[in-house]
Amino acid sequence: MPVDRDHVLRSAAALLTRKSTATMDEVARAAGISRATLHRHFAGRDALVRALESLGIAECEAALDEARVDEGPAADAVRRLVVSIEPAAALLAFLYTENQLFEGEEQNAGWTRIDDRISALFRRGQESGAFRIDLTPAWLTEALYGLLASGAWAVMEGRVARKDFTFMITELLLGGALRREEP
Amino acid sequence: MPVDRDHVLRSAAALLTRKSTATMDEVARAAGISRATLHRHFAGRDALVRALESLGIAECEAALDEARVDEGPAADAVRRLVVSIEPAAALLAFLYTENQLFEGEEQNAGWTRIDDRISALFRRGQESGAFRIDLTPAWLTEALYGLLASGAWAVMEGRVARKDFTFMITELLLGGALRREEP
DNA sequence: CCCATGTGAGACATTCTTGTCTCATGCGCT
DNA sequence: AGCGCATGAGACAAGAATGTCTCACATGGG
Repeated sequence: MPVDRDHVLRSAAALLTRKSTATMDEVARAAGISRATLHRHFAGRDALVRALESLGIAECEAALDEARVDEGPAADAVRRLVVSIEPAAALLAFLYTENQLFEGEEQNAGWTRIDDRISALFRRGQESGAFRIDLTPAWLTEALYGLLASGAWAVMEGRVARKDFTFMITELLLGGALRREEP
Repeated sequence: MPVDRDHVLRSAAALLTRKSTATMDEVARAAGISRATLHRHFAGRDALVRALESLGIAECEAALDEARVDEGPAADAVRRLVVSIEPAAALLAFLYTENQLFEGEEQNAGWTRIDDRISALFRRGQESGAFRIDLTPAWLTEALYGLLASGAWAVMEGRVARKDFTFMITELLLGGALRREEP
């Protein structure tokens, strides 16, 4: 029976997120196929990572669409975005660190598009008066990536319950650790 | 002339933070020594990473000591901690992701000590009423690591100015993105 | 039923990295 | 000057991962 390309990619993502140095053979076994077949579908390890990158970009853009980040209060849009992006968080965590490897090469234009959309969301929140203006949109975007990765790892290692993932990230990102004054 | 072990470790940290798959040969060249000499001081790649881990733990504990995290308001202690830990942030970022590789093996006890001290700091802040209690100390600790790593990478790639590193991290971690109500 | 397609298993050469070794050189010290 | 010691350069073998290839087998469609 023909191989389910999507299933292979998701298996690879799950494995590589835990062990980023996994062998092509390990990736193949994790997907339940042989190394030869894996090679028939992805020319090499590099092509596999590129395919995972494309998958991650697609899921991010789908999450941005689904969360309708241009509508309503910016803070609510951020909450919706984190909810939508949660299923892809582990893959994102892998790609976030893997991207450090593509030193010389220019990064995939998809990331630029996503960065722009998320930055625009934070900028919109600043302009509406909801977000503070002394933290740059670029930094808020980076911080969101970092918190998503931290959250994904914390869940994987059992330090945070999966059901709390969204709450922990959105609350920290939006509200911070300090207690609010009672109004 | 004898090799400066500390200089080798710091060169290796700087290189491996950017390119975690760097060869022993690349590490040696980055430190300005030959591969043979690198091998005389560190039995192998594993030993090198372990030495970097020890260095990172030592710097973290030194930062915790220097910041006197047990004294004064917890929020100020967090600010002092970030300031003290900034020079080690890049090394921490590398180790934070590299730790994902030590799957089976138990992690170095030093990290447990550090986690405990930082968690205690957040717990102290909660008990004093300064920090909110709906975010667990464990998650706040993870989030601090994640933000330190994000910040280090953002600085390395020029998305955030180095002089803003401390401010961005402490302000986001403590205050969050939402604008405060004017008192 | 027969054929075509896609897969699994394994062999194979190649490349890269590692770990070890030897030898010559340079530097400091006596 | 002579000596000892650490280093640099390079050779070498062992191992791992990769990429390619062949062959046998199964499944599904004509």
